[in-house]
Amino acid sequence: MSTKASAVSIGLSAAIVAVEGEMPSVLVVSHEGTHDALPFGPFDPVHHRTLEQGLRKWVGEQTRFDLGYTEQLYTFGDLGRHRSARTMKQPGHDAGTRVVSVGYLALTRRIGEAPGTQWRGWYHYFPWEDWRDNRPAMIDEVILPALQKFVRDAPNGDVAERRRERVNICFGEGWDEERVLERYELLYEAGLVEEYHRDGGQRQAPRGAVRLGTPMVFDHRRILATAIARLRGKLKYRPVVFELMAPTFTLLELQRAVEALAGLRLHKQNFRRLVNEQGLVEGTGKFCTPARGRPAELFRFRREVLRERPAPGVRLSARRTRPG
Amino acid sequence: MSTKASAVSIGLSAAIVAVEGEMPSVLVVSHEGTHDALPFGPFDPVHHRTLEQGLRKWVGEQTRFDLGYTEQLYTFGDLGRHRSARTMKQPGHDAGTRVVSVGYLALTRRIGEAPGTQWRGWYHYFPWEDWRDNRPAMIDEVILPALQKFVRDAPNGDVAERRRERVNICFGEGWDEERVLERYELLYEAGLVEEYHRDGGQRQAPRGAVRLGTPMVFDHRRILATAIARLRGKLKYRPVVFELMAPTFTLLELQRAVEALAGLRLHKQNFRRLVNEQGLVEGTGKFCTPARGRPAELFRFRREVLRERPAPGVRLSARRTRPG
DNA sequence: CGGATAAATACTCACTTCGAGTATATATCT
DNA sequence: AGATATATACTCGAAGTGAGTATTTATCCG
Repeated sequence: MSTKASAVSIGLSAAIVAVEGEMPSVLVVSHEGTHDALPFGPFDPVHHRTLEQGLRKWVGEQTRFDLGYTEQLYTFGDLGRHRSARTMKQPGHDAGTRVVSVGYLALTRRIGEAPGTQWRGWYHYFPWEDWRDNRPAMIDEVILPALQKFVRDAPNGDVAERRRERVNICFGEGWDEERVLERYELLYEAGLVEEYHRDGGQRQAPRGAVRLGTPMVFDHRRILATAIARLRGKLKYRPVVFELMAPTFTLLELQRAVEALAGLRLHKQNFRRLVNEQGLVEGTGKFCTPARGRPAELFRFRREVLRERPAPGVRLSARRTRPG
Repeated sequence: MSTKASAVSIGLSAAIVAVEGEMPSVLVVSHEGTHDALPFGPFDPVHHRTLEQGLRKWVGEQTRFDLGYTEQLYTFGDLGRHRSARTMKQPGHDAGTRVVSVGYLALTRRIGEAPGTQWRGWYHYFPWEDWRDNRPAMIDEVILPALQKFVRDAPNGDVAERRRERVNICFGEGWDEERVLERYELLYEAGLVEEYHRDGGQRQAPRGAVRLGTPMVFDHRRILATAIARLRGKLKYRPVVFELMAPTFTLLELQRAVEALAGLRLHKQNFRRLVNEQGLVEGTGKFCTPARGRPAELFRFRREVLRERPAPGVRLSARRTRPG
């Protein structure tokens, strides 16, 4: 029982999400000569009373952002998944110290960039997650063939069977938009994202290797995958979209935001019915002046619903057919 | 940016849950002269590759348990919520080190006790959470009056209003069985659980103070509250109950297990319909021999549903009226 | 000005799910 | 044999959901 607690340090990272138009974006810190990173920093047990407070402080310093809604996602401590392509100086983290990282999701509607940070559409990192136009072609053209090879390369039939099942759940019949993390982890294990090779100690992925999406530093893409998964789930049972909307908005704007986050197209009429009947919004009597069609009424979020009990979200009734 | 990462250590705790008959239980370690604790230990960055692996190792040593289903719950790092009534020796944690604890939920059907551990019904710690017989009398007799005082004692009207709202959401009209953590936190802040006074540095709660439920060491009751909340939520959309059931069971046994966990009574006929139509179980053709009425068929979990895609759970259609 | 076009908004309809209950079957106990 | 207890089957109405059609109100373009 004499386990001397060796050097551990706690990293706090935040996936700060906003929606601009139809693009869900995440705030990234671009360090010179290395990949994108989420805003992060070490937890300082002397100055921070809680983990979340530590996070807010760090983020405030790095991005001049005041976080609004935040939510803890997950704590990762895997050995070997916290390396960088080049040695990246992480303030307060000595080399050799084991880093355990606590990921957070934050939602904001403020769209400003501090120096050194930038908003980037999250589908850069997960291009296979955007099904708004269509099932992304890369799934059939690149991902499934590569995963089938992954299944074939299994050391034995048992492993192959389990791999086949995972492939089927992640990319097979019936798309579950919430399984973002599961899909990323599968692609990671199959060696289809750059982080896999980097964590394995190679400077560069093998020639001709599939490298899906834009990589990130450390395990930040994993954290982002967790964030997207959580947000897509939460949309349905809590009114969180409104954290991302301007004070007033048209119902189509609201729908576009939900679609952007969920990566799906929704049935317009049913979406309106839902949002109305659940009392999530109320009309302002004002109207927008669109370029083309009939002006849409501007709505606002009914804050009271937060007080009413179960506090529903927007159920996503996806559209299976073409617009009608 | 020269934040020297000071001493942090990571504690891993597990709420290991089983159901015996109609009692949901949690495995606790009883230390002499102090309160119950969840099995826990420090994360050792040298020997543990992942957090979960560290947990399994610790739990194995302390309880001789092989964890099956496990799930990470939350990471708490609040200053001052990691004290004990008496100074409790925590292996590997030097006094003065800041402890960040990562809580886990584990489900098991094995009912054996290692020396120094014991199964204890979780409603000992949360007596207000068991609504199976009735709305617990203590809510109206003790909790609400005390919380109303908490509202009255607010420093100003704004705080009072927010407190009133929380009280209403937690204990007001319409019981949401998932808000276990929210309720515990409210009771904590209102000073109605012993941990509040202990964390405040008092050896003993003031004379005549309300002390609801059985206290636990450190923040373990908070972790347990998180575990119950998560499990109650997950029941509804993932087939997790079956992790707690024997290989075969009657539908009533299954229902009793769900009721025990959810703290609610369910409508029997609808429960059967649901579980059947969702294909969660299949009959074995064998029957049990009850003391009283007609023998019930023994069912088994259809493991295939884990492979079928969305993998549903048991929706809880509560019974609002008396049995019929 | 007047039809094409685009979007907002309203309404319909069949189908499923869900809560609540009645009805019937098969045991044991006395 | 009847009381009692439990299992299991079936019914019915209310609400929710998916998919569409219909109508209204704007602009654009000739």
